[in-house]
Amino acid sequence: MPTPHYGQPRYRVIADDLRRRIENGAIPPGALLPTESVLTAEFRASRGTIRQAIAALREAGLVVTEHGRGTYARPRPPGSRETTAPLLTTGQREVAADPELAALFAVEVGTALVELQSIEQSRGAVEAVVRIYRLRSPSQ
Amino acid sequence: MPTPHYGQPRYRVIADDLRRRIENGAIPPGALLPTESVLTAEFRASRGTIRQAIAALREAGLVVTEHGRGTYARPRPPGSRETTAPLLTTGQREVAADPELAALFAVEVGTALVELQSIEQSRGAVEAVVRIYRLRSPSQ
DNA sequence: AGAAATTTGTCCGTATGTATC
DNA sequence: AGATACATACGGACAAATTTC
Repeated sequence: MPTPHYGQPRYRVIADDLRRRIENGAIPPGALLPTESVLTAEFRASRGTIRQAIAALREAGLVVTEHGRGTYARPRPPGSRETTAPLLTTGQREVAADPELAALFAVEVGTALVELQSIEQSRGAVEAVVRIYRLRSPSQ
Repeated sequence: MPTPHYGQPRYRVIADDLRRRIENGAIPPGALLPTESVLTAEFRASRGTIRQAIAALREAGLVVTEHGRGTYARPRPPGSRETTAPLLTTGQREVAADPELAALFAVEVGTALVELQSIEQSRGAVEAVVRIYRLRSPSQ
């Protein structure tokens, strides 16, 4: 189903959607917008179209994009050290078992465990961080 | 040589090639794939095309990529949780935010967080330990 | 401990071919 | 035919995480 642009052009519909999110706080000031590739998936639009939408927002002064970094919702003056909560789900890593984990898994303290971390978000804020620990693959 | 994609797109040809290497063991499980720059040289394709190929493998669950590290051949299906075993809540307590949690919640290191811990059991053995962290009071 | 090199992540700009309205 | 959108591909640049020296 490509290219039904009866009323408005696609890029304008997308730009309006994003503008709404910024104005109602779904994307708080200073926060990073989803990346172009994420928006591409979400809107099922090509990168060129996404870029056209973001360019419209930029021209309207609603966002600022930094080369190599991303696009921010109406940036704030310098001095606000607000760490942009990493959109990166740190995924999986190895950690050493603390005493409690070691007891639960019945292994020695320091044994390598796999930690999977995920983040529960709501309205751009991190609501909860979930960490799941497992023994390393028994099948290898 | 820009953009002759008559038959298959290049990124898919490259993805298929890499998938074959993984499936026939040329790239064993857990091993690092060649770096993007190496693949760029090998396939004489641009980095974007290489990344597109790797993204296809990632979406297929064949590889996992870590920032600054590299791309691994299926080290462990990360997102797939069978969730057959029920979780037993084993406790709730307050902990101080470590640097990573502090960054995620946008609070200072040491801020009190609530930690809920539960375990997933199967035939008496602990399969996984789940720790959920939340802010003690609503931040707004 | 700190600097440099590696490697992936993201963005920019551009170009070409294809398909649809 | 023209405008819009999509898919693919290239090259260059800065950012950030990791590793190495």
